[in-house]
Formats: sequence, C-alpha cells, structure tokens
Amino acid sequence: MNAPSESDMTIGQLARRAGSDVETIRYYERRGLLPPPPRAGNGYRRYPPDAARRLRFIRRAKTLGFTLAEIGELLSLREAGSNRAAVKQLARARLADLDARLADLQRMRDALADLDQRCSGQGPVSGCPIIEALDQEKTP
Amino acid sequence: MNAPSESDMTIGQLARRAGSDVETIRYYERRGLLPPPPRAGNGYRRYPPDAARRLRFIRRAKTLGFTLAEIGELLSLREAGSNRAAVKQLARARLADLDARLADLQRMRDALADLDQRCSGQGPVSGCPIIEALDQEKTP
DNA sequence: CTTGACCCCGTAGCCAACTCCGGGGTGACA
DNA sequence: TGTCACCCCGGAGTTGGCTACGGGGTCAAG
Repeated sequence: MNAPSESDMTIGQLARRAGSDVETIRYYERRGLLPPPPRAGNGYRRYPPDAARRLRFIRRAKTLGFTLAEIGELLSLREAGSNRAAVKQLARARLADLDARLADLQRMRDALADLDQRCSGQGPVSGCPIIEALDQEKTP
Repeated sequence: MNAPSESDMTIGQLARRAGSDVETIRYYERRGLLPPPPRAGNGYRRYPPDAARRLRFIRRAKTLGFTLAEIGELLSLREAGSNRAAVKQLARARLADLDARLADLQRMRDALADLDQRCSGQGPVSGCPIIEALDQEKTP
C-alpha cells in the first residue's frame, strides 16, 4: 500500500497549484508546518493532492494575521480533533493583538495626518509644523 | 574654543535625560542619526545639552511611525534649512504607508472578528467556522 | 586598596518569514 | 549528446531596531 499515485505532485507542481513557492514549501517543511512527504526513487518529494489543501490553509491563516507558530497550532488542533475552545482562544489572542496594533497605528495616523494638514508645504523648514512638533516639547 | 563645558553630559547622563538607553545612543551614532560627540581625555563621549533635544526628536518621530532612515532625512532637512516641501513629502509617504497597513490590519480584524463571533467555542473542531473558513475554498 | 558603577570597543545574536547561494543530480526533448 | 528546467541539500543572507557579550579602562566613595 501507499504506492506512488498518478495524482502525486512534485514540489514545483504543488507550488504552482497552491499559489506558493518551492522555497517556501521547503521552509514550511523545516518549520514543521508541512509533514515530510514520501520520496520518489530519485529523491524527489512526492506530494499527495491534499498537500495543496494544507498549503492553502496556511496561506489563508496568514491573511488573517496568524503567525506561522499559531498556524502550526491550528493545524495540530484540526488534526487532533480537539475542542473548538482551543481554536477560539487562538483567534481571540490574535484578535486582541490586531486590535492593539490597529490602535497604535491609528494613533500614529491621526497625529501625522493632523501635522500634514497643518503644514503648508511651502517656505523654509523652520516654522514647519511637522518639524516643530518633533523638535520641541508639546505644550499641552 | 570648544572647551569641555560644565553642562556636558556623559552618555549615561544623556540617556537618563532623554529617556533613552546607552546602547541605543551608541547605535544611533553608528547609524549616523547622532553626530559623533567630542571626547574627554579618557575617551568618554561628552554630549552638549542639545544632544538630548536631538534624541527626543528621534523618539517622537518614531511614535509617528517614521523609520530611522526617514528620521535621518528629517534631521538632515532640518539642518540643511531646506524647503518645507521635502518634509511634507516624507510625511505624506509615511501617511500613505500607515493607511495601507491600517487597511490591511482592519481587513484582517474584521474577517477574524466575524469568524470569532460565529464560533461557539464549544464542541469538536470539525464544524468550527474558523477552521472551516481556513480549510476550504470560499464559495462565492 | 577595593568595590561598584560607569565608560570604551567590535562583534554577534535576536525576531519572522522567507530568500538566495553554491554545488550537484535528474529527466524530457531535439 | 546537449541543453534546459527541474529537483536535492545545508547554510548564509535579508530587513529593522535594537540588545547582549566579552574583555578591558576609569573614577569616586569608603
């Protein structure tokens, strides 16, 4: 059993099918996100069709902001058939992190947009609201 | 002239006064953000009082999201006494970058918040909306 | 005279997620 | 037989902004 199947792919074929990159796939394997596939006689990796599914899982999880470590956890959870609570906990942690980063960036954006609006863009640097804001203590 | 002044600081004093760190100051010097200060007879750096001002400039610019490279540009612009337009251009570029990152994070956040809300947190992983969303093609 | 805080230097390590390099084997096609 | 795309591997390099390390000098207090 487990004979090489017609539908198996090389790493390049997998990369194309999953919209990924050969080096990235090898990297994920080193990281433990992808199980080492069986090898053909020449040493080439031979991927079963569902390897593409796993790769796409990783890609989608990345678009939600999960780190590779977290994605590894998600994949384990899925395989272990464990409780949904663990998944939700991971999502919650990621959500909290996203909210924190959003708040930080939003604060930057608002402050900078305000300065940008107040800077005419004309005349010498001295007196420029942007430079002045950076230069001196804020007088609240 | 340029004799060591009473008000000069060692690097540690500067760090405390500017709310920074000794190692960070030396790093900024290597990066070219801070000019190499004159040295005392024992080789110690001796900073004039306005070094703290420059350090605080850097710190504030960081809170607006500028990179150290951009902060270096801002400092040069300030010293060169050049046109305000260059400053505004830097601010605009930073603003555009912040907006892009905000949009990206916001998209992640919304998608993840939606999944989180739809996941009961109870029961087995199979059927969990979060895992399912990652697992299969979106059906549009 | 010793302790401890401070200072000097160059270099290496850290984080994430790749990305590239060099050197070498494999396989389909002309 | 050549050539070209593909595959293998281990290891180093990239980005940004620090942070740590090791080994050594300096200085004021006690």
